[in-house]
Formats: sequence, C-alpha cells, structure tokens
Amino acid sequence: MDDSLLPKLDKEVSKELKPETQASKRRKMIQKTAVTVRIGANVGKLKNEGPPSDFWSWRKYGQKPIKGSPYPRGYYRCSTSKGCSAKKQVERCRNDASMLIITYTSSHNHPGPDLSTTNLIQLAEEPKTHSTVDLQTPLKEEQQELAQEEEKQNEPTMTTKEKEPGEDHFLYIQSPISSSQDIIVNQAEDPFTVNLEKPHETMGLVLDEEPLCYSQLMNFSTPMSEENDFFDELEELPTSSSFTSFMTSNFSEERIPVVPS
DNA sequence: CGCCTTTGACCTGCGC
DNA sequence: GCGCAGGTCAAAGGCG
Repeated sequence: MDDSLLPKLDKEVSKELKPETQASKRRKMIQKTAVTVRIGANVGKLKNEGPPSDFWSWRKYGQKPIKGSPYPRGYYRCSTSKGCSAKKQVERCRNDASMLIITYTSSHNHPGPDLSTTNLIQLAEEPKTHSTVDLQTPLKEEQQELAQEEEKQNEPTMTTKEKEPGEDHFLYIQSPISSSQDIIVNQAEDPFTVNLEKPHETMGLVLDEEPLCYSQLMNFSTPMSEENDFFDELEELPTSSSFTSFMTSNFSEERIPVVPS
C-alpha cells in the first residue's frame, strides 16, 4: 500500500475541535490547521456539505458522525499525488450549519496546483507587507501562472523541515495556514491571547462566497489583527482554547519553516 | 476504465 | 480492564 504513510502517524493527528467536554478525547496532536469557512448559497454548488474546493484534489475516504454534532465529519485525503499524506477533515459547525470547519492535516509532499504554493511562498518572504487587499486580488488563473513561475524559482530546496531527509523532499504546504502558522509564531508568540481582544469582525478564514480562497486565507497570516479575526471565528466553537494550545504546541514542536532561499 | 463516494467494520487512543 | 469515540481501511457501487 502506498499508505506507507503510516496510519499511525496520521492518527496521531486527531483532535482539534473538541466537544463541550474538554477532557473528551485528545490524542496526540500533530500539525493540524483548522479553518472555518462560511458557506452560503455556495452550499448548493458543493456536493452535500462539499469540502470547499481548494486547488488540490481530495478523495473522501471516510465519514463519521461526531458526537455532539448533528453533522458528520468527512475525511479527505489528497489524491493529487499518490504518496501525499495531506489530509483534511470537513465538518459543519454544529452551531451554525452554514459554517464549515476544515481541518488540514499533514502537508503535501508534491508540487500541487499552484497558488497555494505561490502565495505561501510570497507570504513567507514578505509577511509584513501583505495586506488584505493585496491578497484578495489574485485569481485562479493568474495565480496559477504566477505559481508556476514562482515554483520554478523557489524550487524545493527552500522548504526545509526538521524531518527525516528523504521522506519528504519538499513539503508543499497545503493549507494556507500552515505557513501562516510560522509567520504567526514569528510575529507573536501568542496570537491567541490577542485574539480574545477582538470579539468580532470576521474575515480571513471566513469566506462568504468563494469555496476556499487562499488569497483570503492568507490574510489571516498577516497582521495580527486579522489573525485574531480568524481565531475569533473559531471561538464560536467550543474548541478555541484547545485549538490554541494545540497550535501553540505545534509551533514549537515542528512547523515547516518556509524559508526562501 | 479510472476515479470518487458511500458505508460498515476494524483499530487505536483516551477516560473512567 | 472496559467502554466510548474518533480515525482509517477496504469493498461495493456509481459516474464521467
């Protein structure tokens, strides 16, 4: 099986949004990234609760009813590349059916679609100069072009990870947040704390129309204020605290330092 | 023909 | 040690 991905590793990923019962279950946490997406009329376009189409191909490999939530959680695996261990979980916010909670796990180990990579790279290079407006501009096609160019220039060598060499030659950050995390950590050790200061203003990860616009997702990685927004979104979920701790620990543990060469 | 979704069973981690 | 819940696998069916 190609699943030499070691199911165990994957499993260790679990637990991100935990139910009301804090002490429920929380397995070991690895790199996980939760994204809240608001699905409006789009819902119809997406299959069922359809995972917002990012630019990767995902194959659903499971679905499970989650205790405490009326909606089941879908498990998706990246089908863009065989050996890719990238996964994501999609579930609806039990408080708000129009809210989709997407949890990304692992990273893509292959050159994917594009913009995600591109943007991330750019982000990594100039996180400070990135503004919301700037990020909203790029479109699929345009980004793809840029991505291709960028990819060529930035090539794998820059993505270094304290991991066993050979296992993942290059990690292509799949979730915008992955890279964002890095940035966040660099900017503020505890962005979550600040987050509490901004109770409202949703954006960043809350998309209104687009399925999953990386450009918007990027926002969250830039200025702290926007990060806050993102986390604020999560606050709606009874998991914010756990999520934060998870993130925090993750950062210190292992994060993909997207370092531009 | 190949890929994806669906669904039930199995495995593993965690709390009691 | 047991039970519960989450996460993954694998077979079957459907669709393009």
